[in-house]
Amino acid sequence: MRSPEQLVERFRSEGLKITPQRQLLFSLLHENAEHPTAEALYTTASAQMPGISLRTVYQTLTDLTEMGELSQVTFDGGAVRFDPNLADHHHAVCNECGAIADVSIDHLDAVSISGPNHFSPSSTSVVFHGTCARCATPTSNLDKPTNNQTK
Amino acid sequence: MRSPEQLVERFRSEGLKITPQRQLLFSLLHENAEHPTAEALYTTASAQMPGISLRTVYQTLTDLTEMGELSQVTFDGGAVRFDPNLADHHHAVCNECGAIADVSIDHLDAVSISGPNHFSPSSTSVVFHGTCARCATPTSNLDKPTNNQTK
DNA sequence: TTGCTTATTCGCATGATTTGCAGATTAGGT
DNA sequence: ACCTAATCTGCAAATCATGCGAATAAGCAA
Repeated sequence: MRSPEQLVERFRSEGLKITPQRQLLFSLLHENAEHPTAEALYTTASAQMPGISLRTVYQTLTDLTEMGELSQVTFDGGAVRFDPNLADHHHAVCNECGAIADVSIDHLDAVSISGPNHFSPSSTSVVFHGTCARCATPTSNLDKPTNNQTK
Repeated sequence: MRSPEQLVERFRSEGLKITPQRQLLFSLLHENAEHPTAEALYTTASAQMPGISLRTVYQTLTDLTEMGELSQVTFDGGAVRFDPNLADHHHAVCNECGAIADVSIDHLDAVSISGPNHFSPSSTSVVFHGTCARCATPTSNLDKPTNNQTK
């Protein structure tokens, strides 16, 4: 996703209005690597702007997604999560705490569908499930992140 | 998933009862490569057994999943789909008709998370999105499968 | 076969997530 | 300051899934 400033420009140039709600969400999403759900963003946004509507959060997220500024991802059937990272990347999901990390992959080009079939993939997504560094560390379990898994 | 006969044995040996509903679902799921949703199975089951409850379909699917006879998969936030294929495999989703095919992958071992990070994956899932053979064929578009995408 | 015990089934209520709708509000230009 | 269209908000409703209690029936024993 672009910077809040760039988004403001883009919205203006497309005749869309710059509302406080949108600006807040722009800033909450910018460089956000937490893959938040709409609800999570709503909670955070509400702290800074009491009265903001969950409906508006959904609306803005949908708008940004349609503009290609965000992508939506879901893991294991939970709620949709929003990802402002537009670079080509994949995800690693921690079984312990539910954290989702962006990861780059080496040698993805080596992967091919085996056997005679006629499926021509236009995109490939890889999801790793395992234990994140934080949860794998036996020491200092005290400051482990809480479990954020939706399902 | 094992054969209906083997499942009957397993259920018996675990003190579970063999009901007509379960037997029907065993047969509908056996070697079913369509990745059906609970609703889809319910529709099919209802044709053969009017009066069967959607609740029972969900219950049985959950039971089989907990027994390790089925796995659940979701794509793009749609409804949960059930997969009786217990072999190590991945999926190819057609953007046109929504069909989901099981695929094997070559050289998956070559794939690695790039850069210094400390995530130890216990499993890796790959999903290809693209066009299936049927939808890619310009001829005989008449017998294309209908779009089964949930979302 | 009859009866008993308990697993199952079924229908409905409820929960979670997301979208549709319509009226109230406001951004941005005149 | 005013207008108009875009936006926001609250609530209803759709979809998918699960909890719960009453009714039913499978499997066993006599």
